[in-house]
Amino acid sequence: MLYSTIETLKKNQLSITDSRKKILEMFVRSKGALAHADIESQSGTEFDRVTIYRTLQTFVEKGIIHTIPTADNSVRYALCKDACTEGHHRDDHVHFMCDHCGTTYCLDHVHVPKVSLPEGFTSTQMDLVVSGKCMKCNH
Amino acid sequence: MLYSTIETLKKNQLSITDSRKKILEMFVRSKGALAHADIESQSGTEFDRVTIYRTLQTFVEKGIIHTIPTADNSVRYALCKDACTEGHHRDDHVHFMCDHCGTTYCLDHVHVPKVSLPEGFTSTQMDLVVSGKCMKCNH
DNA sequence: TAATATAATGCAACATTGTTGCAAAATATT
DNA sequence: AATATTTTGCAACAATGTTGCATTATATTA
Ligand SMILES: [Mn+2]
Ligand SMILES: [Mn+2]
Ligand SMILES: [Zn+2]
Ligand SMILES: [Zn+2]
Repeated sequence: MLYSTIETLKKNQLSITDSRKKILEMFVRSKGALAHADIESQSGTEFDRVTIYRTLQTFVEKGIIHTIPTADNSVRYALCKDACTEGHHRDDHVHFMCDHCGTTYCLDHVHVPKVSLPEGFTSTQMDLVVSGKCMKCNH
Repeated sequence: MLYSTIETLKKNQLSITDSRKKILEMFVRSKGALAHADIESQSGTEFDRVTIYRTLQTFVEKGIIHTIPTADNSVRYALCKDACTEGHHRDDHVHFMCDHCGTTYCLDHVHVPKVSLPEGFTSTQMDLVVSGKCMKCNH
């Protein structure tokens, strides 16, 4: 089922504001993940830097978007497509960063495989980030 | 085979300086990974912040240490135990971050499993970071 | 719908992290 | 020991992120 941005905001008990509507729409339209800087440049001077930070934080807390751990330690965000809820993310899919065009993809259908940890270690979360050349850049 | 810090520096054609000796020694002694801030606090006012940044950069370039992509997007470093050389890292092991004590471990003997990517995607690097409770914190 | 209560925004100020240029100091080479 | 080369410390700057607070926008209630 697909929700409009307004429906998504309502469903998460967030008040409907211009910044939230527009930023959420950017994620819906975008193929890849977005960094704070992407949102800032796409929205021009429409919103304050701080508003963007706070909007992203709120969306993460509500389980609307998730952060992506990248090899270069920059912060990127993408829509949650799994059953994420407030304070509980379930994004157990693989992420892909293209070395060539820089796009970061959620590979929603590729799951992180189990690995056997050494005696005594127990896991609650696994993040797998694959780098290489994407679909488009492999022409 | 085990090299002394001085031998390691020589082997990599680096001049022997106080900061390089001491910082490399910190890595050799440390069980887990180190962040810039750890090195700064452990060394007090002995070295300038900039020197620490430059030393870490040099070590990464030479294949002496590698960066660890973490879920919280903070930068950590650990000794390379694989056959890393100048400009070419081969650290294909799993990393573990303890949610409880914060220690980051290189699980040198746990390799990153292959995953099948969607048509058109080709990979050059895979980073798997597992979070949970470590050996010590599971008491 | 209008009045009131609540929440989000913009701004300024600050903190943290990382980078660069350059003179002084340390190390390596002759 | 003298010279060449490299590294260091300092200052200045850039990028990224956080906080407090008055103003503005949204939601609630009458
Ligand atoms: Mn994702
Ligand atoms: Mn490692
Ligand atoms: Zn690409
Ligand atoms: Zn632990």
